[in-house]
Amino acid sequence: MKITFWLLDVNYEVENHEPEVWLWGVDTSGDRVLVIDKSFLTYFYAIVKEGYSPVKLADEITSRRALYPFIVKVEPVERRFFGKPVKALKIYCKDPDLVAKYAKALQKLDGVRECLEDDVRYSMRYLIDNGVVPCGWHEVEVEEESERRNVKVDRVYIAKSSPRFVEKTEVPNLRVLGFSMICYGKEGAPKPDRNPVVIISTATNTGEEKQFIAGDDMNDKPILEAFIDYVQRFDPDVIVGFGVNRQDWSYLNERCKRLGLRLSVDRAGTEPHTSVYGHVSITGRANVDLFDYADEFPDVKVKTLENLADYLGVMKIEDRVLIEDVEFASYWDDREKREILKRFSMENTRCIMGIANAILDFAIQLSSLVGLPLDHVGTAAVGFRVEWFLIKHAHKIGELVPKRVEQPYRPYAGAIVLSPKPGLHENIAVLDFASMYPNIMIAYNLSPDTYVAPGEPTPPCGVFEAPEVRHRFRKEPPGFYKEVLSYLIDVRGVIRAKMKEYPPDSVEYRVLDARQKAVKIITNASYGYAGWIGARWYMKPVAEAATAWGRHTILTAIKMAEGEGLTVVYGDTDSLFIKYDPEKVERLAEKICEKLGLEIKPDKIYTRIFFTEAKKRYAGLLPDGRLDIVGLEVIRGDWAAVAKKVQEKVLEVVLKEQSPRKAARVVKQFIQELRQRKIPYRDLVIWKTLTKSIDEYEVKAPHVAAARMLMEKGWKLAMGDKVGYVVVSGSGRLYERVKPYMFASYDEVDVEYYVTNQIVPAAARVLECFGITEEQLLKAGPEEEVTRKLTDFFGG
DNA sequence: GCGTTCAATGTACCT
DNA sequence: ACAGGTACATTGAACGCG
Repeated sequence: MKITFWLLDVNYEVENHEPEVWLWGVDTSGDRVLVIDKSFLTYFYAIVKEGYSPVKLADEITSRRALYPFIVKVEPVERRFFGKPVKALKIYCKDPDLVAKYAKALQKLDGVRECLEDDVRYSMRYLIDNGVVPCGWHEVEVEEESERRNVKVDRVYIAKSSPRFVEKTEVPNLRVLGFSMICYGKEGAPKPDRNPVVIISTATNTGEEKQFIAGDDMNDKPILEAFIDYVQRFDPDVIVGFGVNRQDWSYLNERCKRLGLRLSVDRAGTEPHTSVYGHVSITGRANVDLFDYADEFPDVKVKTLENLADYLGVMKIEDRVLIEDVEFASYWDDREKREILKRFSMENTRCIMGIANAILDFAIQLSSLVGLPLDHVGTAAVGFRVEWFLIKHAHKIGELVPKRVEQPYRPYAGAIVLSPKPGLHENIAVLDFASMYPNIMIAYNLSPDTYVAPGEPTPPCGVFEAPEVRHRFRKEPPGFYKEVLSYLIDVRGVIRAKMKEYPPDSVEYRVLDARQKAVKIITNASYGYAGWIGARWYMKPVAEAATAWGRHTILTAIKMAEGEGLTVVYGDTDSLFIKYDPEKVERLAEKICEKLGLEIKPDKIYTRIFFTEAKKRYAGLLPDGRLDIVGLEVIRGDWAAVAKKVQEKVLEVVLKEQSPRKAARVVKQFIQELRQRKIPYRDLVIWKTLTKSIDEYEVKAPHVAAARMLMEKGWKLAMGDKVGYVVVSGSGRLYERVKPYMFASYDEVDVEYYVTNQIVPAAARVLECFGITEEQLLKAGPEEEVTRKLTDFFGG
């Protein structure tokens, strides 16, 4: 019989050297199925050295059967490696777990240049070779399994054919379960060996909400049991949480171990286990940590659940009562406040469900595009997402996958940034090259496999030679990157055209939009990938040639603009800011496209724009009255909110009312309010990331001092964590006067620091262009003088 | 001994 | 653990003064 199923998760089992691939999915009737494929024979490659006979080498390996008992076949094949034809042996191995070992041994054999692809996991090998796509539909010939397997699905099948991918946009109705938990710990971060889980809140996409709450004795065994039981009864396909890969799952695992429970929440009777890229795998389900997608929202500076939910419109922060981790214990201990804590926990899970609703489509599309299972794809860094997409394509064209080798870091020149003309400008059009680097890579066939090294003869097809750096690339045939990028750009166009056929609020539109976003991300990351020393297909000349052509492109465009009599006031990498003249700008765009073969088009028009003397920092007023603020403190996450708010207001007044003097008055008013401590405390918190582990720091930085204080109190902090601190009164260096924000009170705050080192610099950054100095901002304004006189008089 | 200067360190941004 | 280009705050050692 034949079934069609959507692939949710994949794992493999090896017993007595017999491997099985387990494909977990949902079929067209909505049944949960497990398809077991026992037929896939894995392999790796050995590249044969020049001058050696592949056949002889193959025979030699076969004759040593005793040494490699699970090698079942050795096949001489023709492949490409970095575009160059190579002779290789395809060595089939019955037991996937022995591949790495055999490859290592055969590497030493005389005549073997290098073993390749032994580092591709069996399950990934299976997906790639069979064209099986995670989060995609497949047809497969199966037989129902008679033997009772201890798995939690409606049907178990044995595959009688390889699954065949079927193009279908729709996503089956998945059961989604979200959860979050509260642990009780009196000091610092709770530890699973001492501190119980007191609340677990769950919610499902069928609208069911549940809480598992410990009693006064805080015995969490019953609630953990009830939670596990509930997960099994609801039987979710997707489990979502926030920060679960790093925290919740390991905490639950250890807690259960301690209490003599099995955390069996999967479909195969195993426990959650950490796997590739640090994701926690729950067999048969997709465990999705929404925290892993927080990087997709760069506007959210501090990646907390409540900030993300607020940003995505799931739950506004002002509608919430937020409870800090430090306060959990005291809230629990107080009968009345415990109710607030319960609500807080439930709201967290609601936020998780809301965020999941906003992100899951994208995660699913990303998974099917790059070919990594849904639970891995989020934890895989951008470089690895690109790489898996490339590996899929490499297999199709017979290009062998290079080993990841340690490369020395060699910097190279990047893009051009023009110095802006400071001050205010009216009517400025921004021209942008569309996907500049990907299109340059396509136009000049930049690719690891088309590179012609110095000393190599020019091929008959001719070469493209990059300006300045003189790297050469064959014009023909189309390189690896060119093919991949052309496909991505085309497919995005197709998706965007298809989107127009659906109303924006339809499911189809949402899915297509998620897909085009996924495609865009992979496209835009490909240049960076090419120049990343960690990339399997790293090749500096490729990246270096791309930027060289980029510089040539923008410089040519600038010259042409000036030739048209247009004034360029700023530009960065692939954009030109031009004094707007509709006809001339239109003509210019056409001429540039014609001359360079790269599309450039007007992106937006600012009715007014403000530049400081610095590059990469400006603010523009759009025709609809909105402000675009770029690079300035307003959009930086490491400035106190009070300074950001003041600067934003200043920019608004300057751009809309063109009144720097009024802006200065606003600044003074803010300063006054701050001195009276009328500004909310949270607006004084400064957030900074720990970019390394704490003892690697060479200088004493404020946020590191704050981090140390947190750690002394039992907090766990790691690289990448954000530390929020305030500056308090006292003497000495700044780093001696900071406290984690939750340890300080408003009275301790050094208000003058915020005046002189936050508000005034942020405001002066803008106002100094109009002749208003820091001193003037600090000088008491007329209004304030009045207040002071009154205060003096009344002795306040 | 003390204030000033400046390179180094560190973070976060832009495209 | 995608790239290079850029701004800016703070530290801490060197420097200059007397």
